Amino acid sequence: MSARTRSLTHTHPTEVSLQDALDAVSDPVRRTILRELAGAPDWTRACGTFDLPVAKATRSHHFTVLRTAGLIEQRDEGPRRLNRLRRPEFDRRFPGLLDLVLAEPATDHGSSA
Amino acid sequence: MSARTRSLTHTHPTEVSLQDALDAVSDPVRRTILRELAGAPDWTRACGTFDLPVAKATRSHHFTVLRTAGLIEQRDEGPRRLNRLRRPEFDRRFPGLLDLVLAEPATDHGSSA
DNA sequence: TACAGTGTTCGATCAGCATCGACCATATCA
DNA sequence: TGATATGGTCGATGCTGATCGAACACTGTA
Repeated sequence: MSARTRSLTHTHPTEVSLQDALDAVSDPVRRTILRELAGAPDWTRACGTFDLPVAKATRSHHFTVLRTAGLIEQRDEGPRRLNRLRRPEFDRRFPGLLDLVLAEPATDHGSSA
Repeated sequence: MSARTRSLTHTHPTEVSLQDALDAVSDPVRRTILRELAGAPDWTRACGTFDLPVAKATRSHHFTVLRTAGLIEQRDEGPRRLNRLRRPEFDRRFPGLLDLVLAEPATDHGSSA
């Protein structure tokens, strides 16, 4: 474990309040992250590989929120930070919530015109 | 139907976006309204009968948000505005979401010093 | 008509959060 | 060591939404 990974503070879904879960999931950018993450195998997506309409600092902020809300797990692999969706744990804590998010049609951050 | 009821703009859950649903449900005061409403028969609770830690104007605002988000239905009965939780319709549109809200332990607006 | 009860509307305030640029830290490689 | 890439941290900003008091509107009743 690297020095950076060591400082990562994770929260298990069982310790997350409904308020925090809803707050985390209420942001459209964060829902986009969750959907992209659900479409790839665990530990295959680094933070920078997501198609998001926000700056780097904002992106970093959103990942912190998701991690604190028990929605994702993060691990450092070299200079990159890999992610994993905590699907089963979160589903046990808040049944149906993640399903609603993942069922939502993806928002288009239009590259055309 | 009274003049006041006539001006009530309702939204059916099928026309509500996930964003609007989550925004509506993210507020603790609104979740308290939903829980109290679930514990009583339809059309038996007027807006003023809810135990909420906010002023009258704020209360009115929250009911409007809930109505617009397809979570409640309202009807005027004399000077009072009665409410009904749109449980089955909303459940069909967002399965599990309302269950999470109603399962949440009630918050205590403490009357005991 | 007058009054009381219920609820809305208006205008203002305040706090929290998303957002950003700039800078810093770490890891990898030449 | 230097260069590059990834990502976090800091401080500031702007916007949205919750909140409130005051005034207004409607209903029912005396």
